[in-house]
Amino acid sequence: MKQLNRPSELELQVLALLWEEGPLTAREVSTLLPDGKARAYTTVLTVLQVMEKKGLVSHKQEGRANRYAPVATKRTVLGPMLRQLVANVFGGSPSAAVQHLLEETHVSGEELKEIRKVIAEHEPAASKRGGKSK
Amino acid sequence: MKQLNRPSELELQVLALLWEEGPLTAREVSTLLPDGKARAYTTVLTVLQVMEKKGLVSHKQEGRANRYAPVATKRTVLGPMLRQLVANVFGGSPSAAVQHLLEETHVSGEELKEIRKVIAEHEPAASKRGGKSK
DNA sequence: TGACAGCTACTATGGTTCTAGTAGATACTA
DNA sequence: TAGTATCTACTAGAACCATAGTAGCTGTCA
Repeated sequence: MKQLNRPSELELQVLALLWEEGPLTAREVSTLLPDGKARAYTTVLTVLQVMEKKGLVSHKQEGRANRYAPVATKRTVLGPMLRQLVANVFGGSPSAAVQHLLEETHVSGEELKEIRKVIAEHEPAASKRGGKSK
Repeated sequence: MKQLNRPSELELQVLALLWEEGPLTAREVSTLLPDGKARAYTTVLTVLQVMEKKGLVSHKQEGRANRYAPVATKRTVLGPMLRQLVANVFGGSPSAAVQHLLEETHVSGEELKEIRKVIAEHEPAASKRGGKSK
């Protein structure tokens, strides 16, 4: 019973969608998937059913359709995933990850501002230990 | 001839290792893999051979061993990967990615400093558009 | 009430990934 | 030179993933 198998690429997309949008039907998921790839409706449905078996989502019947809600939280899914990414690809250095992120994705001025804010908010927690802060 | 298939998890680990350490033999790779999983030597060797077929690495004979060097660059591999991650998982928002990164990985004070530096260095390019800078 | 549309469940398939075993070549060593 | 260790090449198989077809159920509407 391995419940910590991290989701596949497509499953991750679906989860992200559900986190963002709340519970969705298979139809809705299939139209909203962000990668724009054409997929048969049944493909998406199958993925959702597999995800349910894995405990990643659950469904409630609603009319004649099933509405799927995320069970796994962002934290439990993204946490291990990001840690693994940083450890295995960026040599354990989050700053290296951020650096590549900035270099490789298009970051608007607005986004940059947001990032600085995020860091500022994170600051106290981390500087507690060092104490030298600033 | 799809040359832009992004490497699998394990392949990515190997690449990251080669980027970091320079050309390595199969034996070296098998001992240095960061995830600490026990693998038979032949497993690693097979992966390297597959990667060579994909054009991700190349080898030169050295004594009786083969020494593998990365062919794919960080940029060509990590770029698409990170962009896809941000687009599909973080709703296209790099700042959301950074936020989770900070929350989910252990970031030392030193690392945080480094991150701020990285952002500062990135600033001019992005703020050119906005102009407000600072 | 009969046709149709939309949905689910079930099943199947091809490709990829990870794993490792076996056989054979090669170099070192006693 | 005979034995041992180490390496490569080749082969194989289990698990997983993405994809989608088919069959059957259930409402809706003319």
